[in-house]
Amino acid sequence: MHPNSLARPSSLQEAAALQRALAQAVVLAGNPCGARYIGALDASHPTRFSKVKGPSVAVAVLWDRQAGGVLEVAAAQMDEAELFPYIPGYLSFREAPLYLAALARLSRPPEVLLVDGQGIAHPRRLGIAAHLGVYLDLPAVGVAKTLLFGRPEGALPLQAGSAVRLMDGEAQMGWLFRSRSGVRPLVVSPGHQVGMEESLALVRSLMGKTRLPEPLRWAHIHAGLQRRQANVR
DNA sequence: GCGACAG
DNA sequence: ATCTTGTCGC
Repeated sequence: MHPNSLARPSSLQEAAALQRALAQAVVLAGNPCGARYIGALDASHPTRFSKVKGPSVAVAVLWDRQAGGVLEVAAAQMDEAELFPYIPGYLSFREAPLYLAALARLSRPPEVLLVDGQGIAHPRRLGIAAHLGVYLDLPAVGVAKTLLFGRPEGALPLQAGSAVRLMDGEAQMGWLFRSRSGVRPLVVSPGHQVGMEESLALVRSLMGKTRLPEPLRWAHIHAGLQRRQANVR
């Protein structure tokens, strides 16, 4: 689990083996709730139905929790040909290279990362937030819009703010979190250097008036805008 | 074999 | 992931 754990894998078997190895390095403790500079990562891809063809774009938003707003937006782009295909369970090999390029363009490194995808709530315990966290040695939390892996422990109440544990047998993988009433739940899971409870506390502390936590909401908005607008230098 | 399947 | 305005409900 060293240098290029993000190099394009030559097979899914190789990728899975790497995921299992890196998962051993994940640290499931730490409290990033006091962090001021929060990084949020999201990507936008064209499809054969997209009006705008061209490269995929990833955005890194630097969020200032002191000021409660976006400090910086950095972007990076790559053509489909250089990207690993999207295969459920292997998202990090596709999107993490884009995220690294975007992060490198921020004027300062975030203290904690919020990533659009799973943390450890993953078949091999290494979703994209965990992979990036271990690779960068940075605290990270995964916030996914749909479930990939794990079984919710009971029904999730309809009330905004409620959460139920996401389990794999006896082990907790994360949370199903009702961020607002009347919306589909988010899947929150620790990525690296963050405790189970703390991962949920962090996301709760960053909620605004919509389904997604504010930093990720802005990352999502800007990723779409940047991709449609054209070249990201 | 069948179903499930982050973005 | 993408397309797409107004509109219905918590």
